[in-house]
Amino acid sequence: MSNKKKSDKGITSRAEDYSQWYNELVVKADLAENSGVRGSMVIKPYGYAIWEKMKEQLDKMFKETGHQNAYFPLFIPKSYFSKEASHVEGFAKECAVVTHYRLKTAEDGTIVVDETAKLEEELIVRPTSETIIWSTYKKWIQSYRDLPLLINQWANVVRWEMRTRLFLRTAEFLWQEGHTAHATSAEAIAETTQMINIYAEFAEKYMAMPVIKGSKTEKERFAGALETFTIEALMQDGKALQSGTSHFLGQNFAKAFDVTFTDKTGKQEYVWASSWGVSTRLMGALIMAHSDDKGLVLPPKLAPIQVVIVPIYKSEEDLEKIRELVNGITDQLKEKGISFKFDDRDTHRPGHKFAEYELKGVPVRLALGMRDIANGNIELARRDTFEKKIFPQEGIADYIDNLLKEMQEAIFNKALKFREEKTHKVDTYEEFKKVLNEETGFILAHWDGTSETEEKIKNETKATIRCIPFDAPEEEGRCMVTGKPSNKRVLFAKSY
RNA sequence: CGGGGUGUAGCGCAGCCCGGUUAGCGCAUCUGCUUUGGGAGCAGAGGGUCGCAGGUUCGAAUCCUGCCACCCCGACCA
Repeated sequence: MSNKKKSDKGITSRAEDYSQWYNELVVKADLAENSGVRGSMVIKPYGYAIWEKMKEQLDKMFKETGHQNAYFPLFIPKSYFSKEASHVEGFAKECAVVTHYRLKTAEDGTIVVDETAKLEEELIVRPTSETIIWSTYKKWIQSYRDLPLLINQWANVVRWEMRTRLFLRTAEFLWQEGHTAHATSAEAIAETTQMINIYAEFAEKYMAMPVIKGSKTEKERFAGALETFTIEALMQDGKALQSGTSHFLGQNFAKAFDVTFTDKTGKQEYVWASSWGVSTRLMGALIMAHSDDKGLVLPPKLAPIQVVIVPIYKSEEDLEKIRELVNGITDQLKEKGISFKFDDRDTHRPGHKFAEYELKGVPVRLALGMRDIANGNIELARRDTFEKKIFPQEGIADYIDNLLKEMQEAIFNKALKFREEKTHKVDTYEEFKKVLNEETGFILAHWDGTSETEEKIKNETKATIRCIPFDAPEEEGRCMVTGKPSNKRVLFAKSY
């Protein structure tokens, strides 16, 4: 009976069913919902507000490192798409294709495709924009003076995935994709490295989510890349989530699209390239990294509302007195650049509002009633720890300002502690399997460096090599499967 | 694409096996009164092409045939 009541008002607990917990949380916290189109979601205002905060910060970081935004078309002619062989192979199986450009009304009154309006050449809805961008860059780049070319675009892309999940994998998703061109290999690699560092900084400082930076193995590399760098985060169910990637493309795309430049010595050379991206999948990462059975837990830096104020009153006169006091407090919050909401709706009672803002992950909640007014106090509750305290109204804005910073750190530290507890070093394959089944999480183990072994491990355990961490210490060891020598440990996990 | 399942009010479901009043229930919505320091109570009201198209029948949400859509589990993926 109590369970039934719980499912009406609250959400399924993580222990009960992690995946259901996630789905219910996304819907009930008003972040997104499924649409009438398979695998495509509607991002609701509250969810979009979080995405906008992420976007705003990332955009700032890109611009600070010399990048500019531009916009390239949604449709890509099929012919462009087939120039870089390994790239096509990677995406061909999941492309939406436009074949006609007109509809008509059939005799029975239904709307049908007008077969006479067939396109000469089919258009591909972009699954990523390398091809259309590189065919444009060919026109933009002639001399070393045109380099480096540092461009980013914010866009939507479509990948016809078999199985989809809100934010984590949708058929259409929002992202940014950076595409840069350089005169030398070293510069392109430096760019690729710089961008993965920016992603890591964003993840850790803004999303409060610790990540491990590293290189992908050949098997897990982006289609058409020579090197893929990644940031990997650990979710609360012990699975890894690839949260951002940066690719060194070598001269593959330059050669495929014939993009050359004249260098200082007058020689014709192909340019060197990088591409990098993060998507609305970061929303999924943010949700799964911190949230609890009561709902969302948002790091203050990304919370659309940082402080909510709930009045507790019996009469209009009471509410007026509260409102006056609240105005004084919100003026101070405004000065400090803290976002807030005064929820004076008369249609819901305080308890309802408390639960609602916990579900939505608002970091700080203030409650103010006649009792507090009489004593010059205010009640403050923090979302991450549920700690509730009574404070004097005097100086509350300063206190909140510090508290938000403290919470940002506390949320990161909690996630970091969790990751450390869930990271295991193992030396034998038996131990590896045991940890995967009983503990889950990240596993650091020796690997012989071959795709065969990697494949075998994946088939037998479903775990993959998430990355070869940049900071992995040199260490003599033997591959846990084949016993061949290895000089560092790589990071394994089951992943999303 | 293989295996399983579901389509009935805005949402979640019952009814179907065994055909028969006016198709129910919970949540939500609307109105009124009382409430307001942890998801309010009572009273009343509105809301349906029963996924679509055929068929069987005096009669179909229920039986039959075909189609469509969606969900879950696998192989692929940010």
